[in-house]
Amino acid sequence: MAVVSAATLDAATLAALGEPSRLRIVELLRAGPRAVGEIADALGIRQPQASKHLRVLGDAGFVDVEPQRQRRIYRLRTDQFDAIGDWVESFEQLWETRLDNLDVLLRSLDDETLDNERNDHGEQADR
Amino acid sequence: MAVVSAATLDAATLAALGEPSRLRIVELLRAGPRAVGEIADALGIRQPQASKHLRVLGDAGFVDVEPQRQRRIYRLRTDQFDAIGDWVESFEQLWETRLDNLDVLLRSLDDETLDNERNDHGEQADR
DNA sequence: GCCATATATTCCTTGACAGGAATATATGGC
DNA sequence: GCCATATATTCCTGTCAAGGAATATATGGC
Repeated sequence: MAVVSAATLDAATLAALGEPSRLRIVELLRAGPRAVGEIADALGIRQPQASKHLRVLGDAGFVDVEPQRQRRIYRLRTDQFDAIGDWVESFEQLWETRLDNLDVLLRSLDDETLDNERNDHGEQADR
Repeated sequence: MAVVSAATLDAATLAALGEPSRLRIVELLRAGPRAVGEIADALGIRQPQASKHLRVLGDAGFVDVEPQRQRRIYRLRTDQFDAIGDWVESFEQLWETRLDNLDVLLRSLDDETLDNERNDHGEQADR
C-alpha cells in the first residue's frame, strides 16, 4: 500500500486561478498559444489588464512566454496543473476508503461517553 | 476517441481555496470531520474567523455540516474536488497530444508570411 | 533618428475581503 | 428561567488587488 506523501499545494497557486479573467485566459490558452493583444481582444479587456493578469499567471507558473518579433506569445505550462491534479487525487483516495464515515462514528461515540460522563446510561434519543 | 465535453469550472470555486486559512482547514478536514472550535484551535485562529471561513467553504460546496448537540461538525464533500479533478484532467489531455507545439509552429509560419508580405524572402536569421 | 506596433509598468481610485471585538443565536443542564 | 457551552453574525477598520488612464519600454521598418 504505497501511500502518497500528501501532495501539498500553495494557496497562492489556487488564488491565481480564482479570478474570472485569469481563469478565462487559461481556458483560452487551452486552444493554443496567443499573443497579449489577441488575449485582450478575445476577453474584451484592455491590453494593460491582460498583461497584468498574464504576469500573475506567469509568477504562479501557469504560463510561459516566448517572444516573437515585437509580440510575446503566451502558452500554458504543465507543471502547476499536474500539481493541482496530484493534490486533488490525494483527496479522492479518501472517498474510496471512506475513513471519514468511520471517523465520525468514533467521534460520536467518544462524545457520548465524554458528555454523559457516568451520568446516566438511559439515553432517550428522541427527535 | 471520446472527447470530454471541456469540463467547466467557476473561478469562485477556486477562489474559495485560494486563501491560506481556508486551504489549511481543508487540509485539516482531510484527516476527518471536526467541530468549529477544534478547527479554530488547530489553526491558531479565533472562532469567529473559523466560522466565517467555513461559511465560505460551505457556500462553495467544499464542506458539509452535521449538528451534534451544541456543536457543528464539518466534513469534506466530494463534489467540488471531483469537479476540479475533471477540469485538470481535461487539460492533461492536451499535454499528451501536444497540439500546442504544432499550433505555435503554424502560427509562427503564419506570422512570417503575414509580416514579410512579399517583402523579401532572404531572411537572415541572425542572433 | 523617427515612427509604428506591441507590450509592460506606474499611478490612482475604488471595492472586496480578512481579521478583531462585540454581540446574537442555539442547545443543553439544572 | 438562568447559566454554560458552542457557534454564527454584525460592525468596524486596514489592506490588497482589480480596473482605468497615462506612460515607459522594446522591436522593427524606413
